[in-house]
Amino acid sequence: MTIHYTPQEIEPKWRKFWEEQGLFQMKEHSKKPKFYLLMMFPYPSGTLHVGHARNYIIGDTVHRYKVMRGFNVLNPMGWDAFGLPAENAAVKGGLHPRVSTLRNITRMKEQLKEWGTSYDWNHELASCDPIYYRWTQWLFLKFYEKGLVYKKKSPANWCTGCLTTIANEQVVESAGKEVCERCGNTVVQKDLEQWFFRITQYAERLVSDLDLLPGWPEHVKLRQKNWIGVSHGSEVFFKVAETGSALPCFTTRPDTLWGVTFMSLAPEHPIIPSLVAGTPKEKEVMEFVAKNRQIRAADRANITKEGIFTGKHVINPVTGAKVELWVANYALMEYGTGAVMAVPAHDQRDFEFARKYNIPITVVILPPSGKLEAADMKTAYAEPGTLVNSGPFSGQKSDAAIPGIIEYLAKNSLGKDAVHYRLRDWNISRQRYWGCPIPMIYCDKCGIVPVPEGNLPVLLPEDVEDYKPKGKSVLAGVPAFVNTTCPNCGAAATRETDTMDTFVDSSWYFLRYLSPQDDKKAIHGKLVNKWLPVDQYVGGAEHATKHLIYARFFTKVLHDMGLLTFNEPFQNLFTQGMICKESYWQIAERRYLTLDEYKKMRDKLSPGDVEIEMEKMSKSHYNVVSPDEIIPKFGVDTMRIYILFIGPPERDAEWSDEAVMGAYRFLGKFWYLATSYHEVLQNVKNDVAALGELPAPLKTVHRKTHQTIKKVTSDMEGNFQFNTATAAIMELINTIRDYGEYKSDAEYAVLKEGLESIALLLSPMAPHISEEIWHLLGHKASIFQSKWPDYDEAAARDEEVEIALQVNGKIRSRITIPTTLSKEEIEKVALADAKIQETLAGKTPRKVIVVPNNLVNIVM
RNA sequence: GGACGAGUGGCGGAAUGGCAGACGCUUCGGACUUAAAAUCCGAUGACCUUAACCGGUCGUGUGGGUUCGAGUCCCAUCUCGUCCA
Repeated sequence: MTIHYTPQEIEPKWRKFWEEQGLFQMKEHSKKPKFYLLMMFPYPSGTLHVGHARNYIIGDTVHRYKVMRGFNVLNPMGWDAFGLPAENAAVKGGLHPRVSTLRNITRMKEQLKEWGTSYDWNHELASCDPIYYRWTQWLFLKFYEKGLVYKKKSPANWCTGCLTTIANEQVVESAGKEVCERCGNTVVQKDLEQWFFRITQYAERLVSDLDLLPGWPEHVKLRQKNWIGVSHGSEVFFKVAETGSALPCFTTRPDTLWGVTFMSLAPEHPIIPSLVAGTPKEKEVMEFVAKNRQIRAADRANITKEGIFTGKHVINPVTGAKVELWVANYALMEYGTGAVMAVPAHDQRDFEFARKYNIPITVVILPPSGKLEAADMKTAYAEPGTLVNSGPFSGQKSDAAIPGIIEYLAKNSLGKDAVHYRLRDWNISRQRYWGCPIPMIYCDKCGIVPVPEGNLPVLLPEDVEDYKPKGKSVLAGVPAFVNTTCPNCGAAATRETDTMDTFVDSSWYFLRYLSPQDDKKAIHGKLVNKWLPVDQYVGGAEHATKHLIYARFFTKVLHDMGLLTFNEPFQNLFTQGMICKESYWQIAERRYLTLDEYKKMRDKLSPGDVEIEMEKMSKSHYNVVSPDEIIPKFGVDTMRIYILFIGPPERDAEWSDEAVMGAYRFLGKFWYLATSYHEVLQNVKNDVAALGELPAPLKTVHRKTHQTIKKVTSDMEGNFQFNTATAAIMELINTIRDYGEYKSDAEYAVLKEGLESIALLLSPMAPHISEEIWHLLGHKASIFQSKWPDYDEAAARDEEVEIALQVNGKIRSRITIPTTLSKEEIEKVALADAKIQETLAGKTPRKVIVVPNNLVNIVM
């Protein structure tokens, strides 16, 4: 046996062993309690770096721990395998997306296996597989039957790079511009016929049911709440004075209704062209509209408020007053009805706009001072106060009057209750090839006809030559796909050529893991309702407002359809932080440098030439660390331990190449101790209790062992504190080593207990070395068939403890006392201490506070 | 502008309101070695004091507050990050 730790020689052996034993596969018939552990399934992008590895290693550690804790664990893995990168690669390189995707899956699966993860591959699935997407299509049809799918022409986010529409959630801001989160190209607005999921119908429940999820991080719930953005208010029925046409308007402040002095329309408002058609204002107004439609909503909040009078007026339904109708760049079509009733006295944006264009300001709410003159106002008064000039409501408190006003509007048919959501219906149409085809047919006679269930799947045609997007799906250029017959009347018809947003695929995969190969139905009700909700979901926080809302939406719909007995898919959610590393941004050339490039030019650089920043690992930043640089040198266990030790797992972490050595040294120490003694220890009984009273130094080792079991157990049960768990095991190893040489039977027994405990505690995190040492110590079965160790409370207790003696909160002395002393005894010993006597100088303390086993504070 | 999160040694980070800096990295010194690497041992917050030991003061972004006692709780404020405008 080599004393030097060479992980490469032992690691492959144990991976093979575990696979053969099938230790980590879910057992269908088992009396053990179930535990469904789920990782967010990855997009098969190719090679994974250590930043990705964090997610899988955290998950695998939980998996192995739960197995040792006696659970029947289901921990499957699959592939979110449709999506743009594969198609973009096909456009560039000509390789079919299916081929590159399958190749990437193979490669990633090899990597995952190399890292010692123990997924149950019997349940593997890939969303691009017809046996999967057939059921994605089936779900689409079910949603359609339930009226949760509709088609409409609407302005959509159009990515100028990907040449497809994307959801609001996929639009991000960069340098003040709206860009695509995938490719970084500009996003513009384009009117298109799109398919939508009516997710807003579930908005209220998606918010209120967050209360059912105590096992979710607060920040994720809060983000969902803000994203959905429920606001209760009223829709007020304004009318255009000149034409009489209705112009409803949403407001959360019906109490300010009597102070409306104009109305603003969003530039996109559909009524505008007809309003100004043939009037002298037409040209001006339409130019203003055209100009502002170029600017995305999020930007408009920041730019100077501008507007243009339409020449028309609206009637305020409560006062009958005729006020000017404007088009304004700060009014958003996405908000409410796209029409803003403007109350400049009590809304800051309206105030600024009114001042700029000399529109009258009417005060209808007085502050507590009782004085507010429109002419003197510098800002709007948006707080509650006393209503004035408000018809029947004058004199009431403005906030208290709101319910009465809403009732008044309803009774007189001037308005109604309304709820507005920030969340929009989910646009799922994508004009791309590599996605799930939308199973719809267009017939000249019958209109839109769903593909009959029996004809599913609508297969994605394979023999495509030209992947270049042309603003229409590639599928539109495949006649064999497009041309079909109407399932209703049999006449020639055409297929929908858009494919679905890949977030549809990922909204139900966790249900399909229970029966991935089932060709009879989408979901195996019995198994799904037994195994779900997921006990622990692990993934990135970046999905807080996307995948995690969509998956909850799907679950609720399927629940309402009677397919699921549960309402929420994920009981507990853990979001791990990203791993970051320095990147080098060369300012003048506006590009990232590789580390080598940076090192070469470092001497020639002056400060300010290169910006060094900690950034999320990414290929384009040249700051990725590949596991292939770590594993051949240090082994898989070292990589796992370092990734778990790097910091609190829910927070972002900074990668340090040097610190990896620390993890390697730690495992090396364990290895050295175990291999030095394993032969003699094989026949030693691990029964320290039978030894009676131990000599003090040996007792220290025994005590530390039990303290460590206690600490590591609470860290594993807590919020995944693998970093402090690892630190505790490092302390134990140091204690065992510092004892010196082990020679007697008693010493061997204590040593064996210590080493076996380390093996057990470390096994979820560093499984290979733990399994090897477990066997070196004489065990025949896998360490993962062992129980997680218990600790002996009595053995873990310290006999003596050093406490601090403070006078007025300042430490004046330290003494070591037995832990069995009572408060009174501790106080006596403390006051008798020589240094304390000196500090007291004969005076009597006012008060003495004793914190047992901790400190004594003497207050003078 | 709003919401949330975070500010602790040279660095990553530990600390149920109770001795700040566990554990790891780095650096320095030593052992081993022909030498180096690896490994092992020791030191490593700042300042003051001392020949040396001993000893002392300060210290968790900043300013206040609560408390016998605050990194931790409260108020204010600054900086950074994320999300939403």
